[in-house]
Amino acid sequence: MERGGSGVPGGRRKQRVSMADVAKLAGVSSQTVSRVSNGHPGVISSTREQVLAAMRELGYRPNSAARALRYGQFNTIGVILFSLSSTGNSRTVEAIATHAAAEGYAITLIPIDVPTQDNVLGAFTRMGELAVDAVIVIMEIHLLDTGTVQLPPGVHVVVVDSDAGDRHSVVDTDQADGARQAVQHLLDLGHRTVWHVTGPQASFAGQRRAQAWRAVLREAGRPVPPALYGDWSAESGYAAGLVLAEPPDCTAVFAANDQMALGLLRAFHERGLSVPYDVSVVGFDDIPDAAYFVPPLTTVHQDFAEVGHRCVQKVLQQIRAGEGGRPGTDLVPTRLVVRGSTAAPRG
Amino acid sequence: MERGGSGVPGGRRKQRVSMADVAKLAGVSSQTVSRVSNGHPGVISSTREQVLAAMRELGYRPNSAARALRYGQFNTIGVILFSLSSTGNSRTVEAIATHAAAEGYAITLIPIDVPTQDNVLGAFTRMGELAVDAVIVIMEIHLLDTGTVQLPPGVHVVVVDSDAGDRHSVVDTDQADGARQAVQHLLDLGHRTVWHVTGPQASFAGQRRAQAWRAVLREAGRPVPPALYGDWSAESGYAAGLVLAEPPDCTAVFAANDQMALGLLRAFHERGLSVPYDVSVVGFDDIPDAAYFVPPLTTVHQDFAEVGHRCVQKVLQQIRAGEGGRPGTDLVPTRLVVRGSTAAPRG
DNA sequence: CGCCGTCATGTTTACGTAAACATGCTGTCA
DNA sequence: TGACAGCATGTTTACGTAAACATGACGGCG
Repeated sequence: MERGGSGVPGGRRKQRVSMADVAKLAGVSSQTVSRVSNGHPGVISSTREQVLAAMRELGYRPNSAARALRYGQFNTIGVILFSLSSTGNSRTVEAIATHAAAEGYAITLIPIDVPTQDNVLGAFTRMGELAVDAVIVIMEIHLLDTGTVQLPPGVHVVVVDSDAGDRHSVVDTDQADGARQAVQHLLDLGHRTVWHVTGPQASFAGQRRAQAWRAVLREAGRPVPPALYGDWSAESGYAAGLVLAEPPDCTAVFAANDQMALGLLRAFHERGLSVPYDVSVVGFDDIPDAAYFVPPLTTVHQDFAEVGHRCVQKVLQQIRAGEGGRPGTDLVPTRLVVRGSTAAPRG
Repeated sequence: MERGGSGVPGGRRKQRVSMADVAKLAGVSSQTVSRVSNGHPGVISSTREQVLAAMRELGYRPNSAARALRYGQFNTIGVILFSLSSTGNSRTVEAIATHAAAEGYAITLIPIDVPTQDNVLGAFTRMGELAVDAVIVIMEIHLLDTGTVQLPPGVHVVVVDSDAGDRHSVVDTDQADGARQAVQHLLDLGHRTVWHVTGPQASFAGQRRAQAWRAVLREAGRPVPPALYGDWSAESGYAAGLVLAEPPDCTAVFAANDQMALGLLRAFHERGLSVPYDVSVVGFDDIPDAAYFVPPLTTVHQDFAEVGHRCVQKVLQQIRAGEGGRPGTDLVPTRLVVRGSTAAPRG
């Protein structure tokens, strides 16, 4: 009854239980409460018990704003991203959150719903005011370069999915190597060449996969068919599939992600083309469902958990060293997972 | 050169730029800086310009810990969840983050990697110390009831995916109605009865879908086949599909989510059963890929964005009213999306 | 012409915590 | 036995911000 602060209309926001309250009840100074609260030595056990009892009775919980103010840090890492919808992003964020929690850090999410210059700029501006010790940016970094948008100076930062390794500390999966493995696998099976359904043109991940695809074909002296442009969605993969199902005969396709590969599978199925006997399909990501597509999808596995883990490691390193991140790119290996959607061409 | 604080080894963490620094440079008091910073009236424009210039020169950014301490709130909402891997959770979190950002609130993620009592307890304990004004819990709430685990008193909270509506403020999709629509659709097509692949037994969402399935069959006077137990994964759906492909003849299956439905599709395909002509399949969730399964999946659409939106609304309402949430359940409608995986039974 | 209201700006204080320093008591050793 | 080390605990202070209150100058009106 006495803690009716919340209901007072028009009144100031009533304080929650503070150290002083606990101290008064326990009959000690607030500094002793602080010592008990932080497990410092030098408090005799009888006193400690009194304090703990008082804490329990009042339901004391430390005020982290005051702590943060005192210590000059928040034990929080900010994560800026466009979307949680993609498998990759949500898995990466999950890994970041888990590893950060293990180190005593919380995660603050700063979503950017529409990737306009203004919104990105706004996010970074807010970022500076936000209660975070460091930032992990999961996005196409080139958006940062095209305008006045830039990371606030003096903020520890790690970037995912970008080629900004010359200016920032970057963690990414080895997209190029994964794409190479995918295309090489198809060539090794005996396909004359390999078609490609790309990701969005603004995406660096998509760009790198397409570059590697082109490079492998060139190195092998194979003809390079025109790329089909997708946007990561199954729908765009389906549309590409309808095109590829027509002559000139395509026997192998490398899709820049698994969802577009799914769209391809449906389009080929509708057109009466058998995968893998008429056309081989390789995806990218290895989403959990890929093994249960019809047929099970050969794809490039990305270890998002590891990406998240390394992001946290790097960012904590920066915080602890008190220095900005060394520019450079940290690549997590990718590997091809061969399933039922690829085979030697007919004939 | 003079701001070399970060590099001093062993030294105290150097302060960043504070209001006092800006005030000194601008030749005003820190209170005037505060007024400019917060856009208060009563600062003559020439003074304001001076202050703004000083802010720019020093790269001043407000310290949110001090702000939070002053105001007694953090403008942050905590989100406790088990996993971001499921479509539903990641979409809900994304919507929460977006709507919260629009209201000036940030989102702090508190993941629980393994749902043991200890970990849940730990999360809630940390919660109390965390810099949040309210909490949204996305998880199977019954884990909270089985032991000593409970939400810290005095914390504003909204729960998702739970039947705790008698004690907490709950937002959820209308699982029961969605399941009813799915089963009724299959009966309307002329199927004699409908089989069901469940979610994990610990899941309330799964339980409610199964209950509704049973209820519709009973009301229609149809035989209720034994449930097949799944765990949301495509793999478990595949295993169930292999069982269902054997006699006694099953002509219609309702899977408790789309991934398990995907597993069913593959199992039936492998066994030479045609979907929908031999067997009809309905899923639940309406993940973006579902429209591109082979065949396109009939499924129950859940509006996760709306769930996230309402969570934020409710939680802000609690914060602003300064009161605990009214217990009660807020249901977001679900709707059946009919695609190609359902048809009338043969014969 | 003088009083007072208005307005821009400065000063004081409190938010909750914890480091640094101060106090006072106990026991030990020269 | 007296000075001092060691230890439990208390007091002071600072972290950065902003509300509340104080100050002082200027102008309008009786």
